[in-house]
Amino acid sequence: MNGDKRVRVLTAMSGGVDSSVAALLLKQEGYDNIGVTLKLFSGEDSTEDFRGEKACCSLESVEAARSVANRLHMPFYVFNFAGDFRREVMDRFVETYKSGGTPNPCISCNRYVKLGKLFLRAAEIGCEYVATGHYARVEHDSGSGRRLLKKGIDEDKDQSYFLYNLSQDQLSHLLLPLGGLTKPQVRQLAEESGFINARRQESQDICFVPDGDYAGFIERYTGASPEPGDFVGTSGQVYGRHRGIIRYTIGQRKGLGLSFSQPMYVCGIVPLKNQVILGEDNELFSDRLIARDLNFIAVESIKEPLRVTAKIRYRHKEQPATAVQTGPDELTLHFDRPQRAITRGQAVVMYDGDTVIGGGTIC
RNA sequence: UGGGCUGUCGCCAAGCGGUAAGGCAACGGACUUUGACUCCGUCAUCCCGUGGGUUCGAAUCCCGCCAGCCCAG
Repeated sequence: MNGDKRVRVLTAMSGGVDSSVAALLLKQEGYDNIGVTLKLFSGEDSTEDFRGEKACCSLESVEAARSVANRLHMPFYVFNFAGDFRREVMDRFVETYKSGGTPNPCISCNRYVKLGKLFLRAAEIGCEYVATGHYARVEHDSGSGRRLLKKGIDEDKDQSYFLYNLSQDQLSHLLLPLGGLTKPQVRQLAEESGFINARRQESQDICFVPDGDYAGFIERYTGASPEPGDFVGTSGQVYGRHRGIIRYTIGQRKGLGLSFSQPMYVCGIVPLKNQVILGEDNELFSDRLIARDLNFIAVESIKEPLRVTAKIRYRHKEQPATAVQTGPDELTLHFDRPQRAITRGQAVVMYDGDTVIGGGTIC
C-alpha cells in the first residue's frame, strides 16, 4: 500500500481493552494508524502506591498499550501531558471539592487533555483524525450540517456523557470505532487478536487516586488538612462534627460516622460556614437545576424552551425535562419529576433520543 | 442513701420463663472510566450492669450491690 496517501489517525491507547480494539479496527480499515499513550501524572502526584494496574497510565498500562501496538505493527509513542493534566484536571478537582462541589475529573480530562490537547498534538504530527475507545458515535447531520454525537449502541456502556464538551471542529476529526459495538463483542475481538489485556477488568475509580481515598489525595496534593466543622440538621440543630467538607457529596449516606434511627444523607454543603447539612432521603429531591459553562453539539443554542431528556450524573437513566436558556452561558432545567441529589460540580448532559444536544456544569 | 424509673452489640431498640428481632453505624463484596446512591453479605455462639437465688431451663421471676436519670429535699 502507498503509506503516503493513506489517512493518518492518532489513536489514544490507554492499555485497556477498549482502546486496543479501537486501534485494531482502524488498522483493519486501512488507516495509517499511530498509537499513543498519554502520560497524565507522575508517581509523586498520585497516591504513593502506583503499581496498581487500574491506573490508566501506570507502567504496566503503557507496556500493555505498546504490546498491542507492536502486534498491530503500529508506531507507538508516549506523550507526556502531565503538566496539562495537573493544571486542567487535578487543580480543578481540588478546587471544586474545596468550594463545596463534587467534580467529575473524567469530564475535565476528556475536555482539556485526552481530547483537547491531543487534537492539537495530532495536527502537529500530520494526523487528520484522533481516535479513542469511547462507546459513542459521531454522525453528520445533512439537514443542519452539524456533526452529532450519539450514544453508543451498547446502551449499558454508553460513554457519550463524558464527551459533551466536544466542538464541531473536534467532532469532524474524531473517530470512535467502538460506537457500534457491544462490550462483549469488543472483548471477543481482543481475545481473537491475542491482546494481553483482553480479560483485564473494567477501569474504575479516579485514575490518579487508585486507592480510592480521594480525600487523602487532596490532603497530600495541597499539603493541608481539611478543617473539621459541624454536621447540621435541616432545621439547624447540630448533630456532630464532620471531618472536612471535601469528604462529602450530596446524597451521601456512608461515612458520616453518626447513627440515627433512620438512614441520613448529606443534603447540602455550606463552604462559608464549613457546615454539612444532613437530612432524610426525601429531602434530596429537586425538580430544577441551573447549569453553566455550557456546550452545545446538536444545536447552536437554545432559543426556545426545549424538551429534552437529561442525566445529572453518569450511569443514571436520563429524565424528561425542559431546558430554558436563562443567561449568555446559563440554562435552567425543569425536570418533569423531581430528581435525587442534584449535585453542584457534576455535569448535566441533555439528549434527544440517542443524540447529545449539549451539556454543562451544575451550579 | 425518702420515693420512682432505667441498665440488651459503637448508637437506637425488640424481647415479659424456653434458650438474644430490627434499624443506624462499621466492615467486606457487587455495580461503575467521577464522587455518590443502590444491591448482597458479615456483625452480641460463657457473660443480656453485677453477685446470688428460684426453676429441667431465665435477658425475662426473687434478693443484694453498682451505675445513670427523675421527683422529693
